[in-house]
Amino acid sequence: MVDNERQLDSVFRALGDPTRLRMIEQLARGDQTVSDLAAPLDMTLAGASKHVGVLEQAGLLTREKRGRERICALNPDALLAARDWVERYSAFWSQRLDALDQALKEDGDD
Amino acid sequence: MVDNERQLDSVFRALGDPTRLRMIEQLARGDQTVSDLAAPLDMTLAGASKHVGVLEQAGLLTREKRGRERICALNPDALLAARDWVERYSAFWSQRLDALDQALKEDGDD
DNA sequence: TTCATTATCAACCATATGGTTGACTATATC
DNA sequence: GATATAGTCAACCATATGGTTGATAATGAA
Repeated sequence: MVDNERQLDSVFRALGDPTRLRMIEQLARGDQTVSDLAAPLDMTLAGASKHVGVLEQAGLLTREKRGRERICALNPDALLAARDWVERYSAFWSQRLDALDQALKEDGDD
Repeated sequence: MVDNERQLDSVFRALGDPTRLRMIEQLARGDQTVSDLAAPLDMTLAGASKHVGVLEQAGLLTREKRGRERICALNPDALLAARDWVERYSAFWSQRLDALDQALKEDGDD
């Protein structure tokens, strides 16, 4: 839990590429081989494999061997960590509106 | 709404750096000048200013002139867009569990 | 065995990124 | 006016990143 912060930026960096974003979206529809993930992309298989490696490194997916294929599956943990962070800091807005509200009330009492 | 996808990876890329992640966290505690944001960092002001530029470009903050300072404020829109995406794809896990549940039930009826 | 398919790896290339320094603008203060 | 402060900009540098090609390994199919 403590080093959540440390891995967070690698998760965001992994998501910070349109190709990899597409891969995650495709994986949400079910497990895929590396070739499956590469198919819709205008890119060599080796290139796609490197992207899969980045996502795996960031903990966003797992890759396991089955015959001569590698089955990729989303790993929810990393995505959940990202969700928690974004959740917390996107909530700041309503928090600050609440604070403003409070301030106005107290100002009204003045 | 349509080009949400297109800007999403620039938001994630902007968040994919520990320095900028810290800046966002600091901004959640209130508006800050560029110098404020730079202060805790082991970096020149110019360097910090570039990071602020990246965050601004991604739509994560706004920068406006006040005297000789620039006041930085979080812009919730980009963060909310990121939240929506992460929300949707981190929900995949429970969705798939539901699907599995459904499949098992239907298999039982077989 | 032989050939095809799936995937990785290493080497390489062009460009992007994170950082610096130095010059500059604009505002504030003396 | 002179000087200090806040910030940006341009140029530069080292490294990271996204992509390629070619070789290789491992499995599947003939």
